[in-house]
Amino acid sequence: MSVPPRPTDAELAILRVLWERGPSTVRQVFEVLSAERDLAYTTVLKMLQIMDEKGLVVRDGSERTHVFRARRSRGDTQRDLVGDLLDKAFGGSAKGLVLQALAARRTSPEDLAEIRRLIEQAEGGKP
Amino acid sequence: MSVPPRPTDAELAILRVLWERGPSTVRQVFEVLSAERDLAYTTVLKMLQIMDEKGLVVRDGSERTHVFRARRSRGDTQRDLVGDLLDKAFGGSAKGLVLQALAARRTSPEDLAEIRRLIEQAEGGKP
DNA sequence: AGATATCAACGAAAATCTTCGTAGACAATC
DNA sequence: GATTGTCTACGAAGATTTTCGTTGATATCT
Repeated sequence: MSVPPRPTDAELAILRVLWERGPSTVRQVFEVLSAERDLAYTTVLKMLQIMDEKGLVVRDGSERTHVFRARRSRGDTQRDLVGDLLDKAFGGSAKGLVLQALAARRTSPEDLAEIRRLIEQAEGGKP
Repeated sequence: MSVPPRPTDAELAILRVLWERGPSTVRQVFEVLSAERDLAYTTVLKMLQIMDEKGLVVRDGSERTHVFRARRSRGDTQRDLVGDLLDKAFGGSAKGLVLQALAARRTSPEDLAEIRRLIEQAEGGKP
């Protein structure tokens, strides 16, 4: 289980909470998610059990109330997800994906400038 | 059914064939996909029937051998998928997604330059 | 015409994903 | 110590996705 599987949509919602809050209990995750949509405490619990088996989260069971944390960083997971989408829908072309990303959301001039700087840096990086 | 649902992974594989080949029969799609992985003819057929019900493809049944085509363009679908990923894993930040896209695949200098040109064009567009 | 091949339709199995109710362990409170 | 509350574990239902075998219709070949 060196590399865990790609998280599903519901799993991603839980990982989002763990990334933002840091290591959390079932109840803490439940509090955040139940504020957004309607779901039961045991749903989050079961989800975290499954994610533990899959290796998506790490469980600290030293206390009675277990604490879970994301096994992979948000950045690493994002990279996997993008790579997956790149293969499945863009024929591996990062150019196409960037184009559609800019088309999907109106990006602020500040962000555009920052993205441009990133690209320039990648270009001049180490050829 | 103005806007069809987001295609699943298997559906996306079929759409990829339809986008590349243009309108195709079940057998033509099957030929392409069975070269990549092991699957049965009727799997593709059933898939296309479901995708027809979902509105992902359009069926021409005027001949005995039906012809299917993608209902939405590759670009439109790509935009939806990217928008979806943007919301679910990037908090809507196109900047983060672009960064990870470049990290996920080594992008050629030519493509980098082209992406930079696209950004510059978006920046200088209409301020 | 009869045998063979190709096709769409259908049902259903297998796999995966998502959800929650119930039960038992343990802690806190009265 | 009995009641009440919180926790994990478990099982299972419901939904969705993915797969394929079987059937009957239609075309093609000999």
